[in-house]
Amino acid sequence: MALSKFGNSVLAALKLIPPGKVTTYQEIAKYLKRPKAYRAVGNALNKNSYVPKMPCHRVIRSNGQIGGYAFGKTKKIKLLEQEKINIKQDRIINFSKIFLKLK
DNA sequence: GTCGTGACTAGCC
DNA sequence: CGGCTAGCCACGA
Repeated sequence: MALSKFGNSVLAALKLIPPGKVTTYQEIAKYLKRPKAYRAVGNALNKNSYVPKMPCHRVIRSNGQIGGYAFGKTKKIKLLEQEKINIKQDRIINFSKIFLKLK
């Protein structure tokens, strides 16, 4: 399925995130030269939520919360914990430590 | 071309 | 700390 140019860029940013690290919608938006398009970023991911080819579960909110996930935030939390990321009540514990700053 | 929607964010109370 | 509001962007109908 073909993605929009914007969506493709979002996936590209996603691939830059190594295991055990996470980033925020805002960082991706900035990386795409559109710091205020964080909404569009989430929108793009939601519409392309298929398969682990894109680690969308490594993208969280700027306040450290999980945010959402097409397969359910519970699933997202499980995947994150699998990456050694500690989560408590939909919130990342060591958020600042695993946060990956793009560009 | 316009409207509604959403995995968001920052500000204010 | 928690809840509400307004602003922002891309996409589909």
